[in-house]
Amino acid sequence: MEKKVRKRKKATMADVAAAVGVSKTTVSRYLHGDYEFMSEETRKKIQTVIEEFNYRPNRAAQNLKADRSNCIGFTIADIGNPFSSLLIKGVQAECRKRGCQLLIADADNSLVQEKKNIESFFNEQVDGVIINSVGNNRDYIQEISQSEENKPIVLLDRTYQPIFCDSVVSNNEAVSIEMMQELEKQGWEYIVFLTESVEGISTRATRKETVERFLSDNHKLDGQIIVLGGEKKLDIMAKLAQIISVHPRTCFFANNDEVLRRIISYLYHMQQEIGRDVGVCAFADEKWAKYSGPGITCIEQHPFQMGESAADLLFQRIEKKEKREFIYREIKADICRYDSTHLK
Amino acid sequence: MEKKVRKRKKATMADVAAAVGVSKTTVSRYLHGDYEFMSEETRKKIQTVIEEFNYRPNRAAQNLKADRSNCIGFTIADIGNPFSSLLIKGVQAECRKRGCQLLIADADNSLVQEKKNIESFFNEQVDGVIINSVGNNRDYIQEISQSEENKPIVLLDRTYQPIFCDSVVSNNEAVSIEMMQELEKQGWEYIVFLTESVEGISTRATRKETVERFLSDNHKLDGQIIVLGGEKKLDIMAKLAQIISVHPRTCFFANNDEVLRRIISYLYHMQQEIGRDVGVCAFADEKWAKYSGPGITCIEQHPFQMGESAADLLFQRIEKKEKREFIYREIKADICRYDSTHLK
DNA sequence: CTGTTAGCGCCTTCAA
DNA sequence: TTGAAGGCGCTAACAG
Repeated sequence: MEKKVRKRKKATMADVAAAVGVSKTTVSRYLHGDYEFMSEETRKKIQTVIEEFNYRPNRAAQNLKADRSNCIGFTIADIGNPFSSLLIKGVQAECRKRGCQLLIADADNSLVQEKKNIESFFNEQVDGVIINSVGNNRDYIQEISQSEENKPIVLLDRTYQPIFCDSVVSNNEAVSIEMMQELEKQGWEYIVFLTESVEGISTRATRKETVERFLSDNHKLDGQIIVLGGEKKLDIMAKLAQIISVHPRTCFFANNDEVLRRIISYLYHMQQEIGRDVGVCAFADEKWAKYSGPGITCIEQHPFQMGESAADLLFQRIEKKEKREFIYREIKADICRYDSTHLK
Repeated sequence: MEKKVRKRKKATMADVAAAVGVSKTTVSRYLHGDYEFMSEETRKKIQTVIEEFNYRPNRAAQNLKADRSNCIGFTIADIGNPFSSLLIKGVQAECRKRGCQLLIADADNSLVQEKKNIESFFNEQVDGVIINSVGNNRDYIQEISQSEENKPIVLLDRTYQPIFCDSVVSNNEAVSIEMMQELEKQGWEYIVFLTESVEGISTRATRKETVERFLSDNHKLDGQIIVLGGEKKLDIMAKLAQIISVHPRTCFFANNDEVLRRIISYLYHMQQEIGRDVGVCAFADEKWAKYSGPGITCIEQHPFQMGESAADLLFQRIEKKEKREFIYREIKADICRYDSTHLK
């Protein structure tokens, strides 16, 4: 009698089979849509009982058999960022198509945490991992990409060269050049490219280097790079003021949203009017940029599409076992023009 | 001979046991730290072999036995939002403490998607679910919270009254009142509270109603509520301009970040200087608000802490099976003062 | 058209 | 201090 009371557990496949008066195999086939050789009657009965019991197959058991978890892991450098959110949405869209679950872990810009995230994904036997790296983690990632039962890995947005696994990024170099050309055409004469440390972070480094190269190759357009560190707000403002006073037609170019916000704030307090006294443009989220001041010209990447693309590559690797070359995929970014770079 | 080539599979517990020359039981005990009755020698050997094989216990198998997935699900109304990101960080912090994985699904502000998310979590046999609801989903959530093998559910930030499961929210009412009192003390005379539709969304509705009540109870402070819908930008600006012209010392109060951005943009184009001509304050992210214009006074909630708290409640339910009253926990929000409400 | 059966990798009771 | 064995829920090959 104690047997009977077994803690109101979930219905199992055996329960369903018993209730229908059929074997587990048949129920299993039903679940997988193998109706071909099944009597209409059996099918309906099974359907009824499943609903009645609110039966759901046990994933753990399925996974155990299949030797696959139907889960992928996604570690994100810093989730508190509209860009990252959209990466997630993209990855998730692709996961839903495949009926795969998504394990997400934020690395909080910490290298140590990123490693822990990845480690924990593998402990969880995910089928693959997407990495939006915090940077400077090349060696570790390369090592696991080879040792770890060759579970597939895809790098997203931030990559490591030369590539050792599939990677999806924006066309940072091309679009940076395009932006610079456009600024030149608009009549700006001095470009100040502002960025946080680019050390070990591919996206930032690529953009910075591209701008640097452009400035040194181009005799009409002059400018400089400023790498923001822990300086005092007032010191930076003084520096910017000095630049503006020497160079008329200065346009500031921010390497990301965060830097853009700071520039806007500095200029506000310096009482410089954007779009008239100075220009501003940025790698930034368009939805946000268009509401700022006169509207800030920005380079809008396509994080959603990047996420989808990365997940797609990952699933290809998971499914087809044949080895193929690593894919390096660039997603085109777009320039969204607003008044902040419209020189009057 | 074909047996031997079995696809380079992962090492299993049996492999480890065989290599050490011991039984699976012993290895299992080792994994669980049951060293008490184990010879030092055996322990070391096992340790060596595990490292050598890079062995990791198979989660699916463990879960199958334990009848628990060590996963919780978290569905988020809209992940593209700094507030949501911090909720995630909080939930995740708590998950890490417990060695539990986090399944995240974005609902993209869609009621249908939210239901799918939850459904899919249960298919995955998560141990519990945290819901940051898109709103208007009371009936569905209440139903599953009772039917679904009484797997615990916690509502986060947005809740439904009367409560039918644990809930964690900000002290929206109290802090709204505090903000209003402060605006009054600062000398503002007319308050315009701007919000998107509050229909079915507890947080927004609570704040709106609180402000409304405050305005009608208070004879010194006057004001109005504006619910933003699909109006034209120019129409809204005209309306705001009209209000400002009639009421000196008007302060705008935005119900969230998004609304705040719009207000700032409108005022910019209306050439109204924030902090002098008009006041602005908002329920918004402080990191962002302080960079806007003169710095925007904002009500900073504590999403990280809220996330932690929600996860904590969930784990309590998962672990202790005893039923207890549902907990409704309010996390205090803080007012961060900047120049936008400093009347000169 | 349907059932039997032998595991998947791990945990746990019982026995030694 | 260690091992043997049954079973968690499901799948798939094989046998009717």
